[in-house]
Amino acid sequence: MNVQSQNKARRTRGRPATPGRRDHLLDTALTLFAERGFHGTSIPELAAAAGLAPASIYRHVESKEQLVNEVYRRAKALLAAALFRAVPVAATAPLREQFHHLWWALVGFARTEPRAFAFLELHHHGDYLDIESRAVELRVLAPIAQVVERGRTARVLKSLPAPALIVTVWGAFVGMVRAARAGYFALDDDVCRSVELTAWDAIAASAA
Amino acid sequence: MNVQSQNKARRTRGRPATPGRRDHLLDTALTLFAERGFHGTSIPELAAAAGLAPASIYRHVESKEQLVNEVYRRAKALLAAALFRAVPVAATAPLREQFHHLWWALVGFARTEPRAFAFLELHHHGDYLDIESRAVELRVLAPIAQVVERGRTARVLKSLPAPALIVTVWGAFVGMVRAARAGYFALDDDVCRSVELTAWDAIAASAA
Amino acid sequence: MNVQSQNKARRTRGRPATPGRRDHLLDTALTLFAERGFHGTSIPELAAAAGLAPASIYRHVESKEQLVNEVYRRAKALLAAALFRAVPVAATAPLREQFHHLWWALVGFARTEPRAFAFLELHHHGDYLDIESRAVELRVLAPIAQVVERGRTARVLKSLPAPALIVTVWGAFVGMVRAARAGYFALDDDVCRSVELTAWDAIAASAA
Amino acid sequence: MNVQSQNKARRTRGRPATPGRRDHLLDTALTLFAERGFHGTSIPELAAAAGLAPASIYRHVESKEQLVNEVYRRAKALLAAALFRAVPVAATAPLREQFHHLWWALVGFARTEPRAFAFLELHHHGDYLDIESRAVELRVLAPIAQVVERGRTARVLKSLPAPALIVTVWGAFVGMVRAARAGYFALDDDVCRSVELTAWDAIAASAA
DNA sequence: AATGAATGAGTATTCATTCAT
DNA sequence: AATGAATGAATACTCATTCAT
Repeated sequence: MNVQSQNKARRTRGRPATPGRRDHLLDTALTLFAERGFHGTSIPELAAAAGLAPASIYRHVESKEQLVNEVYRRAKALLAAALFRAVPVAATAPLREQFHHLWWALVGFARTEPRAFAFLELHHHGDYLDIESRAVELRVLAPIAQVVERGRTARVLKSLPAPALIVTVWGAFVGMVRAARAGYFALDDDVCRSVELTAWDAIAASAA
Repeated sequence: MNVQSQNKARRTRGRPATPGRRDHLLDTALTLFAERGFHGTSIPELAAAAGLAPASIYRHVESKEQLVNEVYRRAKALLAAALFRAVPVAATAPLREQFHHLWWALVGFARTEPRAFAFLELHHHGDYLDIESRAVELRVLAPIAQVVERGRTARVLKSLPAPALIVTVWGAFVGMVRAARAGYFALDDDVCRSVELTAWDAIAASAA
Repeated sequence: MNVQSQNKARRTRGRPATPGRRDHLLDTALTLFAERGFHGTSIPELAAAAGLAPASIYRHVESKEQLVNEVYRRAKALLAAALFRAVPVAATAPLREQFHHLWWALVGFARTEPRAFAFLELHHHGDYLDIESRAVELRVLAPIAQVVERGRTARVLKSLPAPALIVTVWGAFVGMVRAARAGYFALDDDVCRSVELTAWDAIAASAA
Repeated sequence: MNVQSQNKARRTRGRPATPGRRDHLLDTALTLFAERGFHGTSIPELAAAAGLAPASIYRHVESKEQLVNEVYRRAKALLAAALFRAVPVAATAPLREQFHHLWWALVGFARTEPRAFAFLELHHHGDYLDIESRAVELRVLAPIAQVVERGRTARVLKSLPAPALIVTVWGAFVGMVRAARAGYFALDDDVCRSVELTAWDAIAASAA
């Protein structure tokens, strides 16, 4: 009676389907979460934006919560990668140079992954983030912390508590990117250079 | 002291309002919105937290949207007040001193109104903010902008574009408060003083 | 006859729809709307009566308003069909005979679709009807109007304004059905025949 | 402690307040109920239309249900009055003349109390009507029934079951008023006269 | 008599998710 | 892998009503 069971033979065999479909979903989620926040983004909206049916999302992730956390980890990994990539500028290089590399690594990240940056900034809190996600938090600023620590020891930087220094640099950077995103100015080389200067002077040991 | 009872002509019609109810609601809303965001806060939750029935909320505001906007405006007003209060340190005072006052005015605000500060930071975007709310945005940083502008003219500050300077100072401050809120350190005088130093050095004209 | 089952390429994706679900919903809605009116029927009630979850209703219609309009259009179509089916009694047949057919077509409709009839009668008004629904309104009485018009030209009917004649016939019919529904009598052949007589004499040219 | 209890002395003494306030409320309710139905009319809407606070409505009626019933009874009474007023045209007068008076009594009612007429038509059902209200139903058509009965006995009217005759007359009348209200024509003397003719011929014994 | 304050119960609708193919 | 169908639980908001003056 049930006609539909006739085409049983044409069951699609385990094809990877559109590969990167999952990546696409995570990417779309990044965009929406960055723009509207976690609670402001619904699964139907997300599905529509990703070109999927709402139900299909659950083929790729187990829940909305798991989804943000995944997106979060990816974004954080991207940021970490950008930072770590800048580190190898040998611990031997002058500290100012190391700072320079770090700074522009961040700039590169903010430029190539603006959504990831916006997302991280917006979601560093959020009770939907699981323990693992929160853990990543601290590890990321490690490279900056290292440089700063080294600088303090070398008396190249102010002898203030390290957190005070880190917070200033990171704050200045975030402030710059935010302002750019808000439209106050473009995130061009000139601006980045200017703020790099202020940020360095902020932490550099005062000229004797 | 209670004005209401002194007012002889008080045409008390209907059940008298529980005094301070509306303020309490807005205050509770501030807390929840700051903690969980607009979309993460439901009316029933809010009502429960404020100690009234969900329906009663609508005696005080017309909609959830109107509510955030009201909360937003209040928070912004508080911040503006804190900043403007610091301004009168005569334009005649040394710039460093003006900066100092401004800085501690901000510190005072972040300390006495931590929720308002967190709220503003989290909600400066948000499509639920109406035009009026968004307009306030710019006006608030005006005092900072003024001091910076004056400093640049007087060659006391770096001759970089003003936005670069403002962004650094504001960013450093926000970064500091955020880090404190995240538990990295307490927002005590020492920390604030340290970051004040870095922030000033960030924008001060380099020692010749 | 069922096209769907013949269609070999039926790309059955997703869970198959419970067949006739939508029709059942519209039918249940017809009943409730006819009994209690639009505003007197709530979605939860309707859902319960139709045997589905309130949320499921929105898989079939977009809103309660769209639902009434759909129900309205269906009922109107049923009535129109009943009337048009009666028309083909050749324009050549004696007018009395045409009237007879029309009358019993209406009787048939009122008997087989009592809820549709009640609903239509009840919802002559209603701010929830959209433009399209209102448009159907007029078209329906067209067959009656035609017969009446022809009769006037042929001097078989009274030379009164057509609306006066139509209103009498239609009013008598509605009055009869209403009274039957109210329990004053059963809508049996005798009653229908009696009122058919009165209705015809009402509009027939007075015996010279 | 409670300051407000000091002005106990100025308790407004049993003043009839705005007299006719209750009438005004019932009248407003008639309008709204006639236009939008019982469930389509909310107490706040009604209060606003009547120039009262929602709470004040409960000074005059005990509940929304009691309110409709009161409105219903009033409307019914108005109709009954109109009809009974027409009866005294002595049972001695020719039946055609009695019919004529009855007809124009109805016309007068429909013209002077169009809202009451519309209301009655819309609400003769409705589960919010209590037993007493429903009871009125039958009594109202009594005058018509009497005339018809007398006419049948006198062989002036058709020898069909009385209900068939009554239903036709009443139906024609209602149909006419409805059509007028719907805008198909004005309820002027010509129209009323025309339909009076059809209605009479409908029930009059066929010319031998 | 009148009304602002307050609310429990309800309204239409959406959401995150599961089911069945 | 993908998705239409289906839903329990929620969401913002309204309503009829009572309270306290």
